[in-house]
Amino acid sequence: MKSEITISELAKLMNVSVHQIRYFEEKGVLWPAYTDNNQYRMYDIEQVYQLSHILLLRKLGVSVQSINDCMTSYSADQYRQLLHHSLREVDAELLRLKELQHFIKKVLHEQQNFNSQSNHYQIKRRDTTYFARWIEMDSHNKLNAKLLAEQAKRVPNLFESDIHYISDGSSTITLCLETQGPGDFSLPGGNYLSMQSLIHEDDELEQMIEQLYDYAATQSYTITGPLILIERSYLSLFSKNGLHYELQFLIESAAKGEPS
DNA sequence: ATTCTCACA
DNA sequence: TGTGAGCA
Repeated sequence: MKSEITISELAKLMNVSVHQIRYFEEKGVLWPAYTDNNQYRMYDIEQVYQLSHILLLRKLGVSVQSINDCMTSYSADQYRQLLHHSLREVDAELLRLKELQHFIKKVLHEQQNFNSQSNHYQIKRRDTTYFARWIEMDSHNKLNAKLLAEQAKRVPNLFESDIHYISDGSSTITLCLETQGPGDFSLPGGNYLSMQSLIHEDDELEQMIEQLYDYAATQSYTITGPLILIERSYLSLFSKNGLHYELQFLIESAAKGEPS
């Protein structure tokens, strides 16, 4: 009985395709022990070891061409370096996935939050938050693609963030993105009157703002900060023809009878 | 069942 | 860097 195996047996043994084994041969990294009279490639235990090494190096991101060099000339130390490099890549990928996981959780949470609280007025407690200035815009201008394209370098994955439109009453609106540490400026912590809703037409937004001011008046809230409009465009996944906005401003409650 | 080649992502 | 189809 022969000790060698055919290409399909080797393929099954190593969980790869027959094609792939021949491809490795074409690239000069794995040769059969010998070729049988019928032109069939025959492989022995030595090729099994070799193939497992090749597959490991492929997993580490080494190209088939480089595998040639590796297996013929690499020192133990060079392999250590290679492994270290590969480890860093895996760490980076892991970080990428963690961030994606975090984003998915955030979207789920925000969507839940929106369903339960849309079109209700609320008081929200906010800690001090920091922002980076992104675009300065005139209040009657609309955000357009050109404007975005000119600024695109400054922010990756644009519509996965909460975009804050901050209006201090003057004619310019500042578009901002929240930052973790101190950025261009900050909003003070405190109680914010808040309302969120789904907007289909531009004028609905104006109405929404008016409604919130009216409500604040009836409740005798004193507005002490700028108007903050938060756009969560990723939530439009759930309701195709609208944009999700939250409106906020800092209030002092006159009803609580604070001195002066 | 295996080989080769070619087109295709 | 492979895969799938068609052929001998």
